[in-house]
Amino acid sequence: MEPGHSDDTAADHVHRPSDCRVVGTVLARIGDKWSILVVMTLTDGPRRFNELKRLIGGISQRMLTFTLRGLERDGLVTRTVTPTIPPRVDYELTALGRSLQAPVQALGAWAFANLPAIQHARARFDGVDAAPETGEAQVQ
Amino acid sequence: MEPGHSDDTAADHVHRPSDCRVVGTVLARIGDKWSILVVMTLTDGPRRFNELKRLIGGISQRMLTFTLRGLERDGLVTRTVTPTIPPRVDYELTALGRSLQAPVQALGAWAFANLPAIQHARARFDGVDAAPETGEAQVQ
DNA sequence: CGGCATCCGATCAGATACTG
DNA sequence: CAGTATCTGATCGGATGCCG
Repeated sequence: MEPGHSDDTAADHVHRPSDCRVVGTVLARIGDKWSILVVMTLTDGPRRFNELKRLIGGISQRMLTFTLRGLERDGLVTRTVTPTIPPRVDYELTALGRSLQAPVQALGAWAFANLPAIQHARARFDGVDAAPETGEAQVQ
Repeated sequence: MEPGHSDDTAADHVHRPSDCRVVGTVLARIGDKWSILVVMTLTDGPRRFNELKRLIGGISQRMLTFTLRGLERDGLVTRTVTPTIPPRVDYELTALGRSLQAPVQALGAWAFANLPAIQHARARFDGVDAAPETGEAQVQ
């Protein structure tokens, strides 16, 4: 951060690019397609690797590993290895990871509530774009 | 206070995969690297194309156009064309777009508040991976 | 069981040039 | 000024095979 901002006063709702970049950075991480699902799946408690893979469904082993690594790197989940045979690895949310659930669920609530509006807007946008006034200009 | 920590608060915050998919879908859209910056930049009011480009900074025309198209398609922003010379195009948030700001800013607040913790976790993760300290060879 | 390495197609994203 | 189109490199992401 650079001190000496003579631009604005202590208005906390100012959205400087620097602040937006922070949001963008975090969203680039947790806004990832799979990260959010992993965090939500870990709500109930620790889960094993293949357990997560099965619960989420549709995620490949590669992506799950990659996602868990990213979350572990950011301190959102912990990775506990039990060196038995067969080996057992448990993933669990940290306090930081659990604190993320509140804003994420708020966003999820917004998504769930406004999903019909978004779908309607999409259909209208595509419809207007595809069928202006010509009788037979139906393109995909 | 609560004798049992595994209570569900009797609320409906169950995280079924179907619900999580909805969150994932929305985050795939607004969790985009640039979409969130555009929405935040449009907070103060309507902006022109190059005005947005200059305010955001670091975004190419291609990405800004693509992002604005996506937001317009989802009904989050409106595109108003004034057929003058030179042409003038204004982008403005819709009611749906403005309603998105609350949860996004909540997430932004979380990001801003926990950024030090995340950066520290990243440094520790990378440091442990690259330079194991002497005395505590507790790797693996 | 958990995880890594590799190959390979699909998509993303920047730079550039051109049009109305 | 506000786009569109194209080329190109980078990244994403799945499938497979191997190892501890």
